[in-house]
Amino acid sequence: MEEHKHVTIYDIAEKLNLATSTISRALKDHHTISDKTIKKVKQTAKEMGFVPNTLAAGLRGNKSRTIGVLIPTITQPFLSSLISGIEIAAQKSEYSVLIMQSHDSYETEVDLAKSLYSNRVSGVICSLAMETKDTSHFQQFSNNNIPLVFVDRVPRDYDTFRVVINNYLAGYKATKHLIEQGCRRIAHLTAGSEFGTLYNERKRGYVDALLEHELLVDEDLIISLKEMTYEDGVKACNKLFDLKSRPDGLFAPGDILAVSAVQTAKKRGIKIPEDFAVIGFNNDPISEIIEPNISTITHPAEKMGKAAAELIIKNLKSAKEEVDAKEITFLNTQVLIRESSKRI
Amino acid sequence: MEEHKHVTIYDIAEKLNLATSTISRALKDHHTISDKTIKKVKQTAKEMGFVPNTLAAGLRGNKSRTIGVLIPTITQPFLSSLISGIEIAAQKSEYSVLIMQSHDSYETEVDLAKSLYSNRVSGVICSLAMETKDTSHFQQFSNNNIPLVFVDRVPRDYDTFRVVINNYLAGYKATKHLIEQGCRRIAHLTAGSEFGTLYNERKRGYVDALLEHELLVDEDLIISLKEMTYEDGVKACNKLFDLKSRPDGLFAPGDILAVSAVQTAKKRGIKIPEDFAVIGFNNDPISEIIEPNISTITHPAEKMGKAAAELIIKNLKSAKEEVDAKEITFLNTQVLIRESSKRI
DNA sequence: TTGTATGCGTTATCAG
DNA sequence: CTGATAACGCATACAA
Repeated sequence: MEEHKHVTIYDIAEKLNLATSTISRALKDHHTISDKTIKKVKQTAKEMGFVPNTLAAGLRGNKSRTIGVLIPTITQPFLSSLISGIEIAAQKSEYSVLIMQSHDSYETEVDLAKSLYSNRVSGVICSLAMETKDTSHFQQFSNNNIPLVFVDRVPRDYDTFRVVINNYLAGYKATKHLIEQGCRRIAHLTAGSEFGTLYNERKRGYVDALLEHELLVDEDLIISLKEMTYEDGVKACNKLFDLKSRPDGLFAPGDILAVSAVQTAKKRGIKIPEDFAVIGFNNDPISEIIEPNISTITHPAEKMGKAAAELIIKNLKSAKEEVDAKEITFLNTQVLIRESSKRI
Repeated sequence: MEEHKHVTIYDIAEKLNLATSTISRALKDHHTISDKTIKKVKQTAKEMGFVPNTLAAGLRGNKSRTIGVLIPTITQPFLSSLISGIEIAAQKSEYSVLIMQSHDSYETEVDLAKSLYSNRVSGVICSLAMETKDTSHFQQFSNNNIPLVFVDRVPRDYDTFRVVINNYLAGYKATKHLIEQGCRRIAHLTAGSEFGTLYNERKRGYVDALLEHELLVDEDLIISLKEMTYEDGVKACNKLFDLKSRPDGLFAPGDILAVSAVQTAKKRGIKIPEDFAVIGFNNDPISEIIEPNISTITHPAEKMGKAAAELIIKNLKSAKEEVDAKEITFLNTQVLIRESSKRI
């Protein structure tokens, strides 16, 4: 129990017989302050154990040097990598990161958006909840010039920043890869509302790859899931394997689903990749551990996080009347070929 | 581009011809305000789109309703679950969560601690960086009555809250389980500085279980790792398997290490669990996917997060002159027996 | 180069 | 039950 009162610039000013404004400026290397004073101020600040109060600074300047992150959940490998990227970029520029989980609930997302606004975050990075079909709760940011970046699960129409991969192309590439390996009846799992674009785009790529190779698009082979969970994946795969005319390949838009497919197939004695080739999505750690290890689409999660954070920080710096056309950042995906789909 | 200025209680006061203090109180259902006024105020607040400014409130009251979380990294399953638990508990009590990653660097941890303090967080939850051997950078919290909870990787001596599992007992139980399965030469991987207690405790449990069953504690079978990574695990296991007198079991204090052991063994044609039984730690998702799936110690990560957050929130409420003896919360672990160690 | 004065939005204290 | 006012710590416009 030492000092119990916070040291303020006022305390420093008193000790040095200077004005608080001088202290404030000196601490930020303002050019109108003499080097000598700057040095002296910083020195005593350290001696007195001064730590700036960001709340006060934030209130004054109406910005908090904080980036708000609103995502479904942080326990998915993809999303925790995303956050990690955000945090690294933020830390570099001395921003803090406020994290909130919507748990895929629309209502929670609305509440949390308000809470972020309440915290006067400098910018917001969001990946939408599955349930979300309306984005009016983000208008409060747009209306107040708070940069807003949607990542991964982005809304169909909203004029703001986006950091995404080309899901269409990724779906196309994944499917094409299976075709090249000799698959002719390729199944696909999909999910989500029609509002988000993510899974729709992957499916569109899948369909186009089939068409381009003059393969039948069989609706029986396309199953729409409620949730992207292991359990739902198992159910769907069992349905697929029960089909009279079984698929010989699967493009799963997530590695957990690919894992469920591989395990379900193994349980039924279906050989992978000979009888059934599988490709997943995301390159989750699990995909390279399971046997056979799973081909996948690499998803640059951490890079996306960094890009999103940098977009906000950059935008905050220039803070001018920005143009209305918002940047869309596409990051690259790649087909990572592993055992589960390597037939040739 | 609608309204560009934030609505404040002052705006509401003006519109309603009331004092700002009345508005402030009405908004928080203060008992000295008439129900009629409360209703009216809340109504117009909503109409005008009022959102409280937590920075101002925080500055005024010198607390921000924010919990600071300082951990090595968020991408480990255990830690992302921990954060998830923290966030859920915080959300319930309308706290926000500020996340920072030390990346196991002492220096970064020191900087970030200052940054949390600068943000005037209401409380701090920390799991120490591997490098950390000194905790004086946490004194700023203790000195200012900011509740501080160490989780999982806790310092040896620091009189503050802790949320931990009984690592000694868990190590003991894991080892005992292997002994009961017939193992006689059980290897162990360990790690970390002597400063933290976590791995030391697990090792202590391991040693005691051996002694209790009159088994030799063979230093050749205990390997200390620099990092708890897959690669280091593989190296260590190869060393173990090269031993003249090979181990017949392994207690790995982390599932990634157990995975590396299983895979290294398989590559060498060593049968699991017959020739080599393995038990891991944490119950990471991967442990139940890999084949053979891996026995492990369940680590209640999310519960620990919740407990830590609740400890802070509870403590903040009572905010009296608290006793100096700080609570230690132990959460339960269990041996989860799967294929990798089931011999009988 | 430094100082003075004021306000950011809220809440607590003290009056009425 | 409600109002006036000060204060939280900092940063800026304006003065000197």
